[in-house]
Amino acid sequence: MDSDRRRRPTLDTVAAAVGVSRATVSNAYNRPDQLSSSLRERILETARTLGYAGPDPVARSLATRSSAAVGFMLPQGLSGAFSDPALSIVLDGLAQTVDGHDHSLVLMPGDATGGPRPSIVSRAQADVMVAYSLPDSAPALDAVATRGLPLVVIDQPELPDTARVEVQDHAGCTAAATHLLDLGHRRFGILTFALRPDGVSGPVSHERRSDVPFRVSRDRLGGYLDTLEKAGVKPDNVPVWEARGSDRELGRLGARWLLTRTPRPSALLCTSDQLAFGALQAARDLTLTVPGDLSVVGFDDVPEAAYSDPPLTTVRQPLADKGRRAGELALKLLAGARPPRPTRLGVSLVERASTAPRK
Amino acid sequence: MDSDRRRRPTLDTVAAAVGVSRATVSNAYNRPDQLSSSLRERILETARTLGYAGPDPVARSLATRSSAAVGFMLPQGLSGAFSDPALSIVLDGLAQTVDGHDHSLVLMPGDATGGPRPSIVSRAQADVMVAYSLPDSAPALDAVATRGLPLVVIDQPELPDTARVEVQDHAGCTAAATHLLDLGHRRFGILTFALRPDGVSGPVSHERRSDVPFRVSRDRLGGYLDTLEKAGVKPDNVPVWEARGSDRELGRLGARWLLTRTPRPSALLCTSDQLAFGALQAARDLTLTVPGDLSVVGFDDVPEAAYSDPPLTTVRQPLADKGRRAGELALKLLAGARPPRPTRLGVSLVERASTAPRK
DNA sequence: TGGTGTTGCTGAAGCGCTTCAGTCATGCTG
DNA sequence: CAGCATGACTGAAGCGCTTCAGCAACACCA
Repeated sequence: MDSDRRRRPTLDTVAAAVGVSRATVSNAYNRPDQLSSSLRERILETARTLGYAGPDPVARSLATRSSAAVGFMLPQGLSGAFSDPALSIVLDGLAQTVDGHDHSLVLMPGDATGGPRPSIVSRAQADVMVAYSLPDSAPALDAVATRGLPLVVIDQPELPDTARVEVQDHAGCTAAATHLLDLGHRRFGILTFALRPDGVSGPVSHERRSDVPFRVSRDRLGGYLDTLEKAGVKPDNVPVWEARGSDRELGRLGARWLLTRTPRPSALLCTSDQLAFGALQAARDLTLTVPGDLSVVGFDDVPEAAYSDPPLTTVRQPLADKGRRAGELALKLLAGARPPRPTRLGVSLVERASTAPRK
Repeated sequence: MDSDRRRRPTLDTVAAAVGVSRATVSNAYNRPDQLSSSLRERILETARTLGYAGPDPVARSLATRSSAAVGFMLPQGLSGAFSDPALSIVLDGLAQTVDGHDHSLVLMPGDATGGPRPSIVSRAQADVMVAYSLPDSAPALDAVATRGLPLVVIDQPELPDTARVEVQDHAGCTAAATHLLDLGHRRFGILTFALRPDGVSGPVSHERRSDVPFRVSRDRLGGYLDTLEKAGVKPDNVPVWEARGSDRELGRLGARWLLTRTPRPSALLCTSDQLAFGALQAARDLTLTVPGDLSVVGFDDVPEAAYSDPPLTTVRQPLADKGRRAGELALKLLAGARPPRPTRLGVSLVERASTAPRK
């Protein structure tokens, strides 16, 4: 029996206690200019003594037809997702923007399908959704569409009637690969995070390289491979390892495999800094010196890249900005704006000490 | 003009179209046994063609007086919080539990006060809150109380009428310190994460060591210091560095300071694995070998601890369990249960290669 | 003096849904 | 055939709030 949890006070309770109408109490909270400040004080005071904590958020949402919340859809579970600081930074940027406008953030972690379950999406109390790097045509995206909610996608292909922010992944990878080619490297290995949401780690077969549903993986892998091919390095001669997540330890595993191929690559191209850190580790394990025996490049430029051993050459993308922009877009859509043209954020190669001319 | 965003269909729209009552349509979604399956099919089909995505979550919440969401309150912003994988793991455990029961997760990041703003809390659409390591008497906690929401706290002191899960921090630290004492160490340094939510990093003065509002920091620091003192090592002779967050780089910074004291500590006690990883890095920077010149212990036993260089001796706590338990408790409270007695999770010292006898 | 604002408050209509007490056939039992 | 379950559906109340037209009172101005 929860007899102790007796009915909480409502607007009416307070109104009755003060002897005014319910509308006036509502105004005391939402439109202070609509009543005398003395009355307002009295109302607030009475509310306090009654233990009334302010208008019920759900009822308010129903009446205003707005829940003041943005939903954030992830391609995977939380622990996997957050092993990459890049996501934390993006999400933090988003949270700050959203939080600053008194909106809250509803997290929708994904499962093996590469996104949250549709049932979760259709029951989520949010009035705008942000999709972060979901695979093309994830079921969650349909669920958003049938609910008719505004949507902003990050790192995903254009969708009808949707705002979008993304980064020049392909160009970034081209720059990184070119940098290594310029240094004289000819033997490469590629370390990428998931190409598909199936949780598989391992060497990437030829057919698995095509029809990659994660846009970011597709573009980064493509960016590396295309650039190498143009320079005369056959893609078939470039071993590619797919890690099912973007974390250090998975990176180390993959790099170990890549570095034990014959002939051994003199340069490793990674699709994230975390993977690159793992690669540095793997090199140490194998007593290879970086950049003496091996050059390594990452992607993201997370803060730690400047402090790793050695400091990492990597492609910088404006992570916090990405989150902030997404947040702003979400708020804009909420305000009724039409999706503007995609926000494209620039990238730049940051040369540090993990790359050097081929010996 | 959002003339294109014309009124979405509601239960009534569908009911009218099918020619049944609204209650029946509602039943089609919520109580399939209350109507013939043929009619149900017809209703669902009509709904589909009308573009009706199912009962509106907000309205449903109002009617059922339950929003099927759990709020998660953090002591800091997201980027800071997630730089420690420990949080990701806890949150993942919680998310899985909660998600499995079709509840969603509302994230409430904290600010400089060491918790989310009260206004955020009182407007959050959640019907149970989980507080993660907020400082004692954070304003957010009062906000939860005045809303009368059930609360489960993780790593925080007991609060009236509140469920609680926590870990034997003090005991864990005692074990770690004892281990080092047994190895013959007498010169220690301590590396702790925030003692207060004020964002300060630096050496910890004597007075700052008392009245620490973060329970975990208080217990871990206390556990280390008490144990050392009992063994005859004066707390005043133990330099303590406070990092404002639990991340590697901040750990490196602090460890560098600790390792340049005279006399140099032969052992470093850290309050988290992330800080310990930073310490390993700092040792490398100073060309000290671990565990030859320096022993290091961490706390948490995150997966990476087994793979660091050298593998880290640390206090294991069951992180995923912690999240899962918190989730279960939240769901139980939601179901009307009274807060059970606190769930106390055990810890154990995991000896790896970062500690060795004093030279 | 009459017109024109202001200020401060209220009544009532929703927001879109769930739920519960019925109602009405229909089939079954003895 | 009376009596009684059973199954399928409905009407209406209510969840707690916002909002807007409207009203009374009063002040101000020419």
